[in-house]
Amino acid sequence: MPDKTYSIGELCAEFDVTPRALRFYEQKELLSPIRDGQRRIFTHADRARLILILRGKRFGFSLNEIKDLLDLYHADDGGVTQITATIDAGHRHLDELRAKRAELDAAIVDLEEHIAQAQRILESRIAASAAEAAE
Amino acid sequence: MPDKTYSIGELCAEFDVTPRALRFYEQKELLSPIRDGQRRIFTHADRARLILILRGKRFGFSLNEIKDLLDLYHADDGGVTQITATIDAGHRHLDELRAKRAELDAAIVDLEEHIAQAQRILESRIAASAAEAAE
DNA sequence: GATATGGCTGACGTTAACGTAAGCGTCAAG
DNA sequence: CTTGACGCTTACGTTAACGTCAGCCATATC
Repeated sequence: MPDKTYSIGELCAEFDVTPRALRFYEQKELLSPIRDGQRRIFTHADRARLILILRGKRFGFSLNEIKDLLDLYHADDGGVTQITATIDAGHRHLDELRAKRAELDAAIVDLEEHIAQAQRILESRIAASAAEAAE
Repeated sequence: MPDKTYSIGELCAEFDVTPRALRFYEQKELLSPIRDGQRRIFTHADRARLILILRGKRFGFSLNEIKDLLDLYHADDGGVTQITATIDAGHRHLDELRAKRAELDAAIVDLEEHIAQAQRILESRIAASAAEAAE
């Protein structure tokens, strides 16, 4: 079933978000589910966009920034200049992500070193306690 | 000069933040500069903490979360149980950072693929235009 | 001694990203 | 047929993270 659709409740359960959040994303034009009367029907494409939205949020992007990024993910139609611009924007965002990864790596190394040092301090403390107990 | 200090203005200029932000961080106990009368004097330690704060922000952590992390970076005193707890918390945060890196890698691959596909589409468009012009 | 520079303390304003509550429709189950 | 479960809209409330403004030192400079 390649054309499965989702109710708002299904998506909420799957990704642990509230209906309010999804409606909010729609209002901000990050999602555009079709309608069955009043009810929202989310397609596969909507689901994919939601995944990107949540991923973006986890990396500290604002919804406005994410909106721009989303356009970058579906603007494969349009003319040559349009596509070229999309590719350029894609490269810029890619650079940003790579820079973020570099900084993340640095943060991880930092923390590892700090833990290692705390470990050493801990061991010397334990040794001191043992010596004291041996008196 | 290992004991250089900084005025609020200096730190603001260096890290492109406003005085208001630094005072806000102090109020939330993320920074604790000493005083010269009314004026704040930031030490090297404060500067280091600020770097961690800004780094945390770039990765989408809230100031409250960052506050906990900061404690993790200076709690090398205290008793054995205290240090052990700090090390545990450090490992938990480390896991979190590593998971974030994995997701970031995935996001980068995703985007690379998308750009590559857009590139292919672009080339086929260009080929089509060339064929049209050759009629 | 006026003024410019840099910093200070309240205190109210603002923006983003939802939360929450009120009131209503609808369809299936009891 | 009414009672849930699910969804809808409208609209006001809330929290985080500052922005902005008013009014007030202190010091250095003209």
